[in-house]
Amino acid sequence: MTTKSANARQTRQQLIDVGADLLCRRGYTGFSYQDLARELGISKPSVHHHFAQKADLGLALCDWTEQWLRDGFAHFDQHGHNAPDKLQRYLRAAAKHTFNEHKQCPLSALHSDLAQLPDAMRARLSDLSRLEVDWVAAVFRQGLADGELQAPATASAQELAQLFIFACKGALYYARLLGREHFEQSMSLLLQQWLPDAQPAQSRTTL
Amino acid sequence: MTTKSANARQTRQQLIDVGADLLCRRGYTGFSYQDLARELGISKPSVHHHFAQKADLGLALCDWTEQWLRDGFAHFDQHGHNAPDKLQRYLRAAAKHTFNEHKQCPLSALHSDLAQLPDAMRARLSDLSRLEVDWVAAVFRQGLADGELQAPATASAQELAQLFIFACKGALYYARLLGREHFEQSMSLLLQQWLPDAQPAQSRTTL
DNA sequence: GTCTATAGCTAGATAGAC
DNA sequence: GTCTATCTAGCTATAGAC
Repeated sequence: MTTKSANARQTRQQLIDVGADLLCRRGYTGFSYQDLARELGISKPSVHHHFAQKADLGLALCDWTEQWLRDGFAHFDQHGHNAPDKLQRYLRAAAKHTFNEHKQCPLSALHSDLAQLPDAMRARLSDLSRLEVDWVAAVFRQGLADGELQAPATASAQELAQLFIFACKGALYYARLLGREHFEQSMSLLLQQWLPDAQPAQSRTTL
Repeated sequence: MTTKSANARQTRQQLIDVGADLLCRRGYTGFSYQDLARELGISKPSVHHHFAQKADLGLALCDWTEQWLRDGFAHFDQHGHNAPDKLQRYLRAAAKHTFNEHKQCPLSALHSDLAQLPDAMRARLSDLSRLEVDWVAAVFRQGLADGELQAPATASAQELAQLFIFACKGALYYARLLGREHFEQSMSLLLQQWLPDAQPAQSRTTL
């Protein structure tokens, strides 16, 4: 790092930032070094200077994704009043990303291209998926302990977290075509059952 | 149709069959006319003779997918004893497809490549997604009416069906990396709550 | 660190012979 | 209906000058 000039670091960082945006919009196989070069106003070989192989950029994008996840989780932890509020903030952020900005989350984008990813990236994506599950599981653990969430005694926080994430990601995939309301209906229905003191006659929770 | 020879129909059908297999294994952008030609032992232009543009083959694969869905649903309807059994058969088929045959369902494969699909295919995929939701919704409607399934009165059969499908598809995406047991745990947990006469001390339903 | 030039490959697609 | 040959365009990647 200390051997690299400020310019190099800046260009490298710009490549990662633009690459992350393209990853979320078009997927890993959906953008090329040509796209990056055009976006930054440099040539293709200059991109190769910073990331010799596309897989090198891919791994850097995995690092970027890890930081993106950690930043998001820290934000939800800081601003969320309790476990249900944290989950709702997670869902609102996902909806904004998908329907307002027309992007996939980087994890879903990478999962979509799974068959074409080099092994190193697959291993990294596996770790990132676990990282996401772990944060949601911690929220469930806290919520169950505090009585803000309720669930069958046979269900672990990790199992609840996985169901929550899988439903969210699947709903985002389908709702891109079926419409935002299908995402919101499904996730409200799922969350509803985990909220204590459910009033049957009441209208459902809004995200 | 009557103007085409038996050979032409056969080759065309073989292209669709091989194309469907490749679609499920590598996605729509993940296979080429070269792959199809190699698989059938013919040349690339011969493939173009049957499907001038790749989008033409893509639409034929959407037709194939519709039939694949209808056949599957008919099978589950015929052999399933009741609503929960039909849903479990659906899940078992999905698990077999994913973990034994290492394929995605054609719908998930198409959703993965959504950004690169021509408009006509997107419209078709939208219809196919609704077709899938409609069948699962019908199963829920039947199950709720027969008392084989239970759910909050505020939840419609369609909403339940969508949550079921979205969770299933998301779980399949993640479980390819995290392991089959994560799919089975999540879907058992989801189904469990919709089964009446839940015995809290009992071990969970197996798929 | 960036460039021009180019390699080698693959993609989707077409012309025209048989 | 299938072929050989070819086109244009895109891709990842490299050589080597400045």
